[in-house]
Amino acid sequence: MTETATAPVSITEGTAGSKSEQAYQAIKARIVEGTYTPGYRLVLAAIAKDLGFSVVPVREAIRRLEAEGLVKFERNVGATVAGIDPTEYLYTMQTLSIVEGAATALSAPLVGEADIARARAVNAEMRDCLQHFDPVRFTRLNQDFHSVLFEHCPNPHILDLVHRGWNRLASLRSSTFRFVPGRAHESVDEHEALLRLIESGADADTIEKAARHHRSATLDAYLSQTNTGSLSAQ
Amino acid sequence: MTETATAPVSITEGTAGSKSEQAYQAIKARIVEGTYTPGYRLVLAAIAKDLGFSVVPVREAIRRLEAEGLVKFERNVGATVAGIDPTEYLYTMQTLSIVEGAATALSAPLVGEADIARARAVNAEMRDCLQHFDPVRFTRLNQDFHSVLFEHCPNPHILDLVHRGWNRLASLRSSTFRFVPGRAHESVDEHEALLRLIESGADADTIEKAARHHRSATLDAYLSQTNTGSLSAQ
DNA sequence: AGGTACGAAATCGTATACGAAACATACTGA
DNA sequence: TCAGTATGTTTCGTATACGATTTCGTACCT
Repeated sequence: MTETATAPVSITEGTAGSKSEQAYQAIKARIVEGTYTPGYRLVLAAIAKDLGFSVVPVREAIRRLEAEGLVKFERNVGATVAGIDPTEYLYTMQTLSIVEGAATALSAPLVGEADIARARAVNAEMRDCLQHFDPVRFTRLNQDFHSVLFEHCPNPHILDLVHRGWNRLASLRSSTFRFVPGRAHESVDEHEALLRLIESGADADTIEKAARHHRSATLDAYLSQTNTGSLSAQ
Repeated sequence: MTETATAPVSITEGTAGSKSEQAYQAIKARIVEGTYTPGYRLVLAAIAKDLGFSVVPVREAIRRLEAEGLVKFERNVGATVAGIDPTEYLYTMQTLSIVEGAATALSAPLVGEADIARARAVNAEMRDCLQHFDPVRFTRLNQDFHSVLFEHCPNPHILDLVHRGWNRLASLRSSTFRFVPGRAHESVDEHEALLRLIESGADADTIEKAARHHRSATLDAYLSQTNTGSLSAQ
């Protein structure tokens, strides 16, 4: 469950194996793992030659990535890896706080004891991680933790939105907690609080608020660090 | 502002004029206006010939529509206009209730007196409409009303999600209130209440809840009519 | 009569090819 | 020297062509 997030539900299963799909996966992987850094120019012909097939599937793959916000595209000019403009980061995090909050709340009643235990284990690892702090590892564990909580969400649309949000952040996954190391400690505590809420069968609204604020608190920490202005009028 | 909702923000402006874009608009229009009914088979070659250009742009257009959920696609088989499975309707409405609620709340502080007046005018028309009830007209006015309230949302991502939601529902726009005519009356009243909240500068959370419940109430009305089971555990 | 195997038609997926737009550069004229 | 224009290169957009896959109808066997 550490792998690079699930594919959008909107794409039909049977699509696997098609070259478009392969191209999509390949390019996405390179963006996420950092081979293609933000601003990098994605030249169709080049990628096609590199991957070994023609430009048509590559083109389609890039359009899909565009729809997900991972690349920016300009007609007759080309595609570039979407940089993470601080503003973009802010928008994405805010959106994620909303949909992830909702997903977590909806999924809460379906989270069993086993899941809770698993989440708690992950959180323990995170607490360990606080000693010799490794932002990359910490951020990955953070995703694992939250995945357990929202993955049972019965509404596939919402779940898909959550996945997309995480994906967009993936490019700067490594850096999130590097910028706000102080936030890491609180984060672990809030995780435990969130688990308690779910265990005790708190009502959906309470859980939603908790999950949402947990995320927007991280956002605010980031903002006050880079003083870009705040959004949390909520 | 009665036109068929805005294009997703994710697509760059300059794309206009390209045949892909034209194809996209054309096909979408036909789906929304009902020329292509749910289940209709979208054959690439046929559409291409009909529109006057080759299959490549058409293909791309269809993939975009797939990403928006307007068509279903199966590899090596083809695309069909996405039917509105009651379950799908339910998922979409629930998602919309969440994102639209958030968008409305975020946009509230930016809604001026002129906007309020405009919204109130639309709502008055809706009230009029209650006499000799015309579901199609009523539902369109309903979209106009809500557009005024969420269109100022400063977060383009969220706004985009709202637009997508409305788009998916567009296919059965005409029928929404046909199924639950009784709901129309309450709806108008809730609109006025919502306006009062915004006018009085109520806090974001209150507005969000009101907007969300306004929508999920419509959903529930629909569900109790078709007894498909409820989702509003919130 | 029912079911299976085979074959033809329909449709999609991808490669290749060419025209069009955008960008960079060099050149001309003041 | 500098502005403005012309030219060349890069890269995209779309058309056409062909191979691959699925689907459906028909004939055959049991």
